[in-house]
Amino acid sequence: MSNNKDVLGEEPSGPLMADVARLAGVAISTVSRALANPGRVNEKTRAKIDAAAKQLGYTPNAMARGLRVGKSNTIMIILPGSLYYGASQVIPQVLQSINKSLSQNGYNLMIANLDRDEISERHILDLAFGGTARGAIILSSKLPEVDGRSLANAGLPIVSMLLDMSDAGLPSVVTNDREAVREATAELIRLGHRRFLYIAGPEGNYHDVERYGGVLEALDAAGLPEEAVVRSGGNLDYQQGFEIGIQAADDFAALAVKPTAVIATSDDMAISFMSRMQQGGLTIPGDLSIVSFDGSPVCAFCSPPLTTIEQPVEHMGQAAVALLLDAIDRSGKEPATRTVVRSRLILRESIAAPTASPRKHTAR
Amino acid sequence: MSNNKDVLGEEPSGPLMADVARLAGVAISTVSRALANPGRVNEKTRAKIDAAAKQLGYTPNAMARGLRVGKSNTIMIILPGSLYYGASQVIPQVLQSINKSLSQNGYNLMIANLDRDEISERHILDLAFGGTARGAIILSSKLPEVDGRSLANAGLPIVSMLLDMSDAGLPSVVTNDREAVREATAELIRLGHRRFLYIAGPEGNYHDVERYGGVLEALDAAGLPEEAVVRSGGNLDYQQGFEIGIQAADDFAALAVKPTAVIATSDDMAISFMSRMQQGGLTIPGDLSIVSFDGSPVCAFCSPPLTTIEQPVEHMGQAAVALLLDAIDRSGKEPATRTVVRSRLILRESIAAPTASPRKHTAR
DNA sequence: CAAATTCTGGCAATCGTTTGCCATGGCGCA
DNA sequence: TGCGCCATGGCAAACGATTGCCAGAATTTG
Repeated sequence: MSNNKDVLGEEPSGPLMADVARLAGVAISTVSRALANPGRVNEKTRAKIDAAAKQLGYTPNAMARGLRVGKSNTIMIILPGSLYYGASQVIPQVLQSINKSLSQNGYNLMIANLDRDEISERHILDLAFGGTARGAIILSSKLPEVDGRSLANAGLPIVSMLLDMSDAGLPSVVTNDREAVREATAELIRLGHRRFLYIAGPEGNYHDVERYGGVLEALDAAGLPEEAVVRSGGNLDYQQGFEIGIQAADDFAALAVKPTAVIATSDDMAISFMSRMQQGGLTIPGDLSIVSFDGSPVCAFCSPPLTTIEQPVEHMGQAAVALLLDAIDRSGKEPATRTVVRSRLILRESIAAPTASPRKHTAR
Repeated sequence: MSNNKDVLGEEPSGPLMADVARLAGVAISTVSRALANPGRVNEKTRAKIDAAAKQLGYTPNAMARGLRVGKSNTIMIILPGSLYYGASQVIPQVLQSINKSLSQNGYNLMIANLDRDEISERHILDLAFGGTARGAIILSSKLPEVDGRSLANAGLPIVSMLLDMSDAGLPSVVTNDREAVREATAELIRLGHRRFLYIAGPEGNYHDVERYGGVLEALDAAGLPEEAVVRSGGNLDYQQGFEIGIQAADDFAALAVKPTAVIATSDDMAISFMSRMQQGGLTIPGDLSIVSFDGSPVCAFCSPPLTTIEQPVEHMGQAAVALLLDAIDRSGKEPATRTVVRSRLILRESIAAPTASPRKHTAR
């Protein structure tokens, strides 16, 4: 009698395990075992139970199970609000990929936006300490922390993605930004470019440090001085990529001696920058070569199609889930690992040899 | 003694309500009432309890509460996999907006991808029937249904978004697609255009029916025959917008008498189509005007900047959440409502009067 | 054929919170 | 000062599943 209270608007709440047991003519505990651990129950009994469950349309109550076993099967992904915008599909792809991997392993994905207010931090901490979340994937450099509670002490496995936080003790999944930018820059140098404009993300941001570092390494390897590259931007978030590109266009216009190649650290920046340059009469790649970052699908359809560094988001999502589930399974404190997923330079028509200064032999 | 079992690797599981009660010197039930329903408890006692809770870093266990009260505070959003791609930020914006509204009301957001396989349908049904989800926002035209369980019978409030499913009994939040397209088309007619190419989404899709309907209405209102518009596409999903645009470019090339204006039903289509047209030597908007759909931020930085119909996603998300919470609160069966959020035509330089056939007086 | 061993199924406690019901204490009013 | 009522706090029973422990059944071996 699961619904002996259907007198008034009481929620019917569906069939219970007890109903299945009664219909199958066995004890509740047998049903539980048959459903969770089929090996420990007679095959014929199990079949009978399965049939009864299907007939009743029985679905186990997740909260009751969770309460009893002391675990949930919900993973939360912590996304800073600043990630949403522009032309790249990184966030949707991350979500899609992570959710797919989690589903296959019987987990659910919960979204937790981390804004700059205490409310959202508290919300996330409640999820963590209240037993709702079993683990977290975080795309922010800041761990929520308020009133003495910190996500770091919640006892949850946490994996960082996009940002390397292995120093802070978090297993991290990142791309080889530095190397990718180094190679892209080297390619520009090989084409004959000697003066560069670098359009930066927020100053001090992990990605920006890595990417700019890659540029400098390439210059160094080619024997070019650090002064060969001019920085623009640094004051705005990646979220405002289009703005950054526009400001960079102004910066470019103000330069006495013009660079012949541009390295933009997001596709948004490249797109708005290129738009302004073309409005100003410049030809891409004739007058100016452009390389950018993110691998947004739309880059293939810009005029000219943009050379960009692809983020292998799908792989990253899978890797992050693998790391997290691993940490959940054997919850012994293992050392923080860093998984590097290789990004790929997609060569398109936005780069070419500079025309003004014809190709020279590489310096020494 | 919440942690009398800390002998081995047993999870500490944090302070319990009993610990708070002991520290505050009151009964457990008092703590519960103080936290949930502050009015029913002496102010001094409440303060003492609050202090004790804060001191211990107490967080109520969500699953225990959920089990007891028979409700969760998780809402799931059902996203067809086909929504992820292209240049538009509709999905991330929807998620951001919905999550924000839900958070403010004490709810959490869970992602549920609905692919074309039984696994994902079953997953969603388990969430619904297993008591994990309290309500659902669905962006798919198909309600998950398998083994006799259907989302429609799960007893959950459901709200449809983007698609009008009020016929199926679901409160729906949609934009005034038809009207918006009608106005955009009327604007093109006003500029002097008389022959149109319409680039379609999947045949029979709600959006496509509405949008094409809008075109026909505008033609009719201007006394133009239905033959004034040529359809392209219809066989691919919106997900493959770029592909559709490319095919449309081929279709355009094959036309004996060329349209002077193009109505694309997504920005992706417009972008790839325009790219091909320009490669073929056409000038936009000189030879061809283009209007598209979605209001992707990147449209502002295309060459030329694209005229597009903005989707007021933020408002839609808020409206969907409002509808859903309303349905949860007074769970009496109210009639399915349809909330229409107005979209806005963003005029940019991709449209102009046709040059080949100079502006004529409107027919009749 | 008897005894030992393995396997299957049932009982009941438990997870942490909420809440109906009752007892008690305080306060006001006459 | 005494009586009655209201507000406050405590007890214990749920919510729906899992699981350790034990009894009984089934199977095999000597």
